[in-house]
Amino acid sequence: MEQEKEITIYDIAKTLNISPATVSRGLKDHPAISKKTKKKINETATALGYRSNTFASNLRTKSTNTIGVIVPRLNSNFMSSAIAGMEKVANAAGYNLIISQSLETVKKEILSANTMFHSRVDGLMVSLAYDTEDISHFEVLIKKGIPLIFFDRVPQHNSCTNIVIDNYKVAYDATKHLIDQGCKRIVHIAGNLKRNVYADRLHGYEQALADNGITKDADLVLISNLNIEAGPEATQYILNLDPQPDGIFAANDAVAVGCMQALKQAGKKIPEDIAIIGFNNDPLCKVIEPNLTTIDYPGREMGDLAATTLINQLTGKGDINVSRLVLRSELIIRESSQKIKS
Amino acid sequence: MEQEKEITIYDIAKTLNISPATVSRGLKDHPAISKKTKKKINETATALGYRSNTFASNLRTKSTNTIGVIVPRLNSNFMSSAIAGMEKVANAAGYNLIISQSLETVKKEILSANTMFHSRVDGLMVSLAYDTEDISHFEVLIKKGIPLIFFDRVPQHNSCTNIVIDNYKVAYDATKHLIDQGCKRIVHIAGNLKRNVYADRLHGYEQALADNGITKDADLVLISNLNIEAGPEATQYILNLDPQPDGIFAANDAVAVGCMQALKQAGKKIPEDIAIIGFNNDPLCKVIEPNLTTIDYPGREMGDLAATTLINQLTGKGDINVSRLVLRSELIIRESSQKIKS
DNA sequence: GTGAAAGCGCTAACAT
DNA sequence: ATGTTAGCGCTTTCAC
Repeated sequence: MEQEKEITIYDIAKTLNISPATVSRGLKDHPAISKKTKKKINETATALGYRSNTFASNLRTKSTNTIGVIVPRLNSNFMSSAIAGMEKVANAAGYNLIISQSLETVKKEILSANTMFHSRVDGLMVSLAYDTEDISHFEVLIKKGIPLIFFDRVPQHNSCTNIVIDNYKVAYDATKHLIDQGCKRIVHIAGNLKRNVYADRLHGYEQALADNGITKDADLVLISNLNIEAGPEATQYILNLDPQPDGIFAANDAVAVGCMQALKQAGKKIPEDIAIIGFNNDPLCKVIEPNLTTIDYPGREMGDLAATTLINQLTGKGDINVSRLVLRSELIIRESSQKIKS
Repeated sequence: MEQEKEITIYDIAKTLNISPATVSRGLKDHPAISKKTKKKINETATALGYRSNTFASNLRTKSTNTIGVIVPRLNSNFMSSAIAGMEKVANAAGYNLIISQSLETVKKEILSANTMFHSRVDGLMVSLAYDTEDISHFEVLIKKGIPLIFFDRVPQHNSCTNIVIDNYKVAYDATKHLIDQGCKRIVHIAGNLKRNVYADRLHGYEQALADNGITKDADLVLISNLNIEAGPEATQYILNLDPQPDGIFAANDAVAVGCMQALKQAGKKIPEDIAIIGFNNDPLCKVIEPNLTTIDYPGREMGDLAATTLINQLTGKGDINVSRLVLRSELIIRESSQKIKS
């Protein structure tokens, strides 16, 4: 089981009595090499068990064909779909992916950014951690001219391409839907407002209330870490409100589900006593009873688009001036919000 | 925004009037370099904006400090926990992770294995795709002496380290629990029996039946792809059985949940009419009603252990002869299986 | 259409 | 404790 010596282009060159340069060209399908020579080269390459040495090549060409990805967590349906989309596009274009989880902390995000920098990724796709305030840790990459794309959770002000959905609009639609169902006191469970996604969802909620003559009540907005475990706590807060609210719009499905469980345990009927809407269209929505109304969030498409855009920037193709791409997404109405049976 | 010239150890050497070798050593915290010189080196390195060139280093040392991971999918609680565990251990030891999803097909798994090979990973951790039959695509890596570790879904016969739980035993326990609850006709929803995890679970189920005087009935075992979408189909099959079964042991939580939904829709009471047990302890279990009895599957620990073992093999430390590691796991009893209230 | 040769940035054996 | 030197495997300019 001892590892045999690595085969290099020199070995191929020697067996064929040609120069290493020709081998290098032949392997890369260089036009100036004759078909016959190319064929011979490829044959002996496989015969000898040659594998290209990426490092030598990278060292020469100064490009790595590697794309970095930094995400808060992998274990959501949205994220793993997004990454599947990225992988497909990246692989098809001959790029590799290095994936890293920030586990929702800036600290780990900074470490990851540095690792990516030192790994000399050709480009980077990022969705921010829960508590990232400034994005100076990405400056080194930007300064070196490494294309950076933010998706989903994007920074407030930045010069990079952002790929998002219209959080404001769908939040508006969700809130409006609750109002249409007769809700008058609607709670919004928000995430950290430093994150665009949560800030925009809050604004959509507020605007929908305003447009429908419902006075804003600061007590009805609570900030949560949006875990399923945060549900009971949020519910406790909600149950202590007086008068009781009749609708909830949560900034993600996990906390919505956590709430529903706690509310049901407290004897509340959903949607009769209180209607509820989540966000993301996680598989959970169709398991909880009643099924949860939510916002469809197209993970795979977003990943696909992010990677495509990035690769276009790398290769200089396509619309490289686009600074913001907004994907379509929409409200999916299920039982948890339908007070009025249709 | 134009990228300035890359700083190399030669630039640092020149500014300090020392040799590049000293700089290289200083940066690596080599013991033979004086504290003072090291400090100077590190200072000018940051001042100049130096970043190490991994490729040059890899080219020299012939090691990449990169570990590959190939998994069926990322979007299960189990997998992303496992990967989080791996990342933590790997990063702490100075390794990077390249992660790839086989999306449950051998075809993609083969591609991924090749990519890993050409990326010259120092080691590889693999959980097999649903339909992988032989593992010859990993031979190239094995031949080159690249340590390979299988976890969770491991091949039947192989010379690599396997990290697993005792699927047989916990399946036995789960089935025994159903029997203790009074179940006489227990269905097992199995996965592809080429996968150790599903074959072992089936055997545990069968042995528990045998040990308790219940005659085996081939009609009660069905093979499923174990998606939540497979639940209704499996349920249809179950509802057509005569006499009706009174217990189900499913090889994962997703299909168990899918079944529960369909059973409830068909008017079956759980656990009164039919008790049910899943596998994995996915967060879903605590959302479905009644809460699903399942097997706890320690993802994070498994990832941690896999990475630790691999890195030990790479560095030559630790027990490198271990060929099989079995993690503790156990039955978690919830409402879905308790016919007898305790 | 093919070859010669230099050099990418780093490391490590050897020398001092 | 530090310096000299050769070379990892590949690409590419220039030459023929």
